[in-house]
This record gives sequence, C-alpha cells and structure tokens, in this order.
Amino acid sequence: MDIPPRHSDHETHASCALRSRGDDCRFCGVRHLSICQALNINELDQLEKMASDSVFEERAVLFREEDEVSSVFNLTAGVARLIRSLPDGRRQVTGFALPGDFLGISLEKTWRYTAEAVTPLVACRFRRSNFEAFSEKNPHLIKKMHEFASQELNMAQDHMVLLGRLTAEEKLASFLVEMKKRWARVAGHEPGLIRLPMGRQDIADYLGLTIETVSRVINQMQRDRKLVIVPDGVRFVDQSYFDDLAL
Amino acid sequence: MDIPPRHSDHETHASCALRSRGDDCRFCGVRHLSICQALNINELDQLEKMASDSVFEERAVLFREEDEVSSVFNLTAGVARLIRSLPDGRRQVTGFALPGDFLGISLEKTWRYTAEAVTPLVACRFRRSNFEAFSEKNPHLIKKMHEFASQELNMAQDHMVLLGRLTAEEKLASFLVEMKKRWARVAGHEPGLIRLPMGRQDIADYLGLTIETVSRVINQMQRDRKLVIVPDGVRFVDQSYFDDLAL
DNA sequence: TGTCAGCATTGACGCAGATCAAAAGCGTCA
DNA sequence: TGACGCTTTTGATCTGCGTCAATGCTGACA
Repeated sequence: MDIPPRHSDHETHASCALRSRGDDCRFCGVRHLSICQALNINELDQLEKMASDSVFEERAVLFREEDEVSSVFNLTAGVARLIRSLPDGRRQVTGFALPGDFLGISLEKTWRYTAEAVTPLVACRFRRSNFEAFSEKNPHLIKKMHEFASQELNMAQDHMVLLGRLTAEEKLASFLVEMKKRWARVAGHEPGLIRLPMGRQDIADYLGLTIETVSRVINQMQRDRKLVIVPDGVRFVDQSYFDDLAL
Repeated sequence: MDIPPRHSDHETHASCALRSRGDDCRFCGVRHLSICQALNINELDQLEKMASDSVFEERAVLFREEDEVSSVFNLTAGVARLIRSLPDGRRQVTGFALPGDFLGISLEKTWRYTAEAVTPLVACRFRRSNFEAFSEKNPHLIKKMHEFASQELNMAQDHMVLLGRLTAEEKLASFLVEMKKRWARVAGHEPGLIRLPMGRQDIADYLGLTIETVSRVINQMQRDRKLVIVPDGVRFVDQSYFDDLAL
C-alpha cells in the first residue's frame, strides 16, 4: 500500500489521516493524545528505539481474539474497529480506535478482541516484552496506562447504558455526538464534518442494532432536517436535537 | 445496625457474609481476592494504619455519581450494586460488587456511578488522599490496580456483548453462570446454591430487560426443569443447559 | 461505457420483549 | 392474627425493532 503524502489543507480528510511518527517521536502528531505524553525527552528516545511503524491496509487484521499478545500498538493514523464475536457469528463492536489510542493497555497474555483496520492505518508498534520491561522501569508510564484504562472503563460503562437502556434514535444520536467529540480531540478543533469511515454494519454492531435500523434512523434524521448525510460522514444541522437525545 | 456474629457452618449464607477485616489485615478473609494480595507484610501493616472498617446497612448509599471521591473502598463482606442513571429515571446496573472487589480503582476525582448496599455490607475504607500517596510509593500496588482495572474492562466488554447481542434467555443464563463463578471464587469452592441477594429489578437493570421479563424467563426455566428457585437464589438442575446458552 | 460486487436504502411483515394491569407471596408489626 | 407495604408473578396486549426481500447507488475494472 502507498502512503499518501501529508497535506495540511484539511486535517480531518481521510487521505490526511495517515500521519506516521516519522521516525522521531518528538514530532509525533499524536504524542499529546497518547500514553507517550507521560514521558520526557530521554524516555521518549529510549522508547523510540523499540518502536517500529506498522502500516495496515483497509480490512487488515491487526490481531485476533485469543491470539497471543506479541506486540502492542499506539495508533498514529486511521481507524480500527474492535470486535468480539459469538460462535454463531453475532458480533459486538466494543469500540473504535482513533489516532492516539493504545491497543494492549491491559498487558494481558492474550487479546480479548479482534482489531481490524477500518481505513488504511499506521500504528507505532512495540514488542510486548520490550514494552513491558520498559514500563516496569517507568512507574509513571504504568500510572498513565492506568489512567487510560480507567478512561476506557468509563467509556465502557457509558456504552453499557447506551446498549441496555437507550432507544435506536438515542443510540444513533449518542454515537454521532461521541464521534464528533473524539474527532474534535484528534483534530484539536470542532469539525464541521463528522467523519464516519466505518460502514453501517459496524455502526449497527457497535450500537446493538441491525444495519436496516441504523439506515432508517439516520435517513429519518436527514428527512427531519436534523443532519445531512455526506460522503464519508454526516453534518449536524440541529445540534441541540442531538445534545438533547445523546447520553 | 447490628452485625451478626461470625458463623462457620455455611460460608455463603447471608448472615455470614459479614466478615470484617477484624483490625488485622493479615487475617483478612478477602486478602487473597483483593488488591492487597500485591502487598507484603510490612506494606500491609502500613496500609492497615490508614484503613477503617465501614459498615453499611441494606439500601445504604456508599457514594453517588458525581460525588467527589473522598474515600476508596475494599469490599470485605456483602454485595453492592453499581448504578448509572439517566435523567428520566432509566437505570443501568453496570455491575455488582462482591467481597474482594475494590471501588475507586480509577483514582479519578469524581465517582462515575452510584454504589448502594444490596445486603448489609462491610468495606475497608481509605481516605483517597492517603491511599493515593501510598500507591504512589508502591508501584507494584499501582500495577495490581491496573491488573484489576484491566480485568474489569474485560468484564465490561463481555457485558457489552451480552447487552447488545444476547436474547433474554441467554442474558439470564449468562448472568446466573457469572454469579455462580464469582461466588465460587469468593467461597473457594463451587456453591450448590447460587446466591442472588439482589432483587429482580436490579437483575433486570443489569441485563437491560424489564422486571417482568426477568421473572418470566427464570420461572420458565424452572418449569422446564433447568433450575429451581429457592429463597435468596437458585439451584442449577441442568448445568449443561446453562453452559450452552451462556456467553 | 457497461458490468459487477459490495454497500446502503426502502418496504412489508413478524415477533421478542415492553407495557399495562391485576393478583399472589411474604415479611413486618400492631 | 390480620392488615399493610413491598416484591414477584402472571396474563393480555402493544410496539420498536428485527427479519426478509427487493431495489438503488457507487466505485472498480474490463
């Protein structure tokens, strides 16, 4: 796969999501979002020596549920879906990983979910053994990882409320508001366009709905002039409608 | 509230669930289950000096969502429900805390859920500031807390699958199997009786169902000779039925 | 420029579980 | 012992979302 060159005209455009570490952590575009924020320049240098950039094309599998955790990843560009599957094929997307997100926070031996690239994707990769040894020597990195895990736990609990108690309309509204906030964090400002690189099926599996219901609800929102559907995302027309409905 | 005396005849009986630390962490009945397992005798001594036993009666609130985290808790006896509420009164029980569980693992400033005693309850209580200072000096405690948080994150992800993708019957089966496993861990052996100290409404709010559906499904299971309903719990008759259905 | 494959959308219909309502247990206390 | 309050159970009915099926859209490639 070819990595397109960097652009600066539009931070949130798909082709620009591919920013890599560029072999120097000091200039990493997602450092301030990632666990690396816990490290000083020296530690960053050390960590950098263990890192390698990994590139995945769309649909590529980063790792599978039950696989041994041989590497951990710091996402620098692109989007991944995190999936738990049932034996009969039912799927639950437990989350979407965005730039700055860390995969392997739990330091367990085997992965508990599958990660697949939703878009072309770049990740800063560490061998698990190296990373664990490094974190062992840097307690404030562990602390930071714990903070990240706590944050994830919060999001997981929010998601339980969504799955257990919200209507289809509320689920969609919450999802769109969540994506808006998360992209804002990545871009550093509120985006006009809410990028939705994942397909309707992924959204359905994230929200505990069917693809038909997702489609119906979003299109109804468009008919009701709450949003407009654009290629690769949506644009809010009536922000307060979403604020009122979202979790 | 009076704390009934200790019994030894039946570990899982309600009245015996009230075992406290007894002012000496070394003899704590839940040490091997709790984060304290990370500590050696010296550290345990130090921590003990900061601990105080807190007793809550049934229905008492340990803390509320949004409250400042002034204390953290190590549950030594009893059961608590952890609740997130929506403005309109809808509730999601995000979990049940059993002896050995730690409340406040995330070290955040405010609680993200409400905790209420389902049964009379004893918890080992630490002032947050003390506990945080202590953990700062004991990296392996942080590591252990991170392990516990990771474990919770796993359970949360399991629960997302349950909420998003399982049928009512599968949800109930999964819940009962989960409670059986958790009580087994606390008791140190597989209990014949699966204690369910929480009411039907709590179970419904945990599983994303209504109380009527919970009641119907459990009673149907009894009619189908899969289990028998007894005071304060259930007893499996057809274990393989549950193993097949559960997540 | 046409064909094809993979989504997404739309419509008709069905059903699992919600809602509404009533009755039955069951522990507490006078 | 009986009355009260709370929880659970059961029944009847409704409905939000799933299921099934067809059609439309878009981008890739010949």
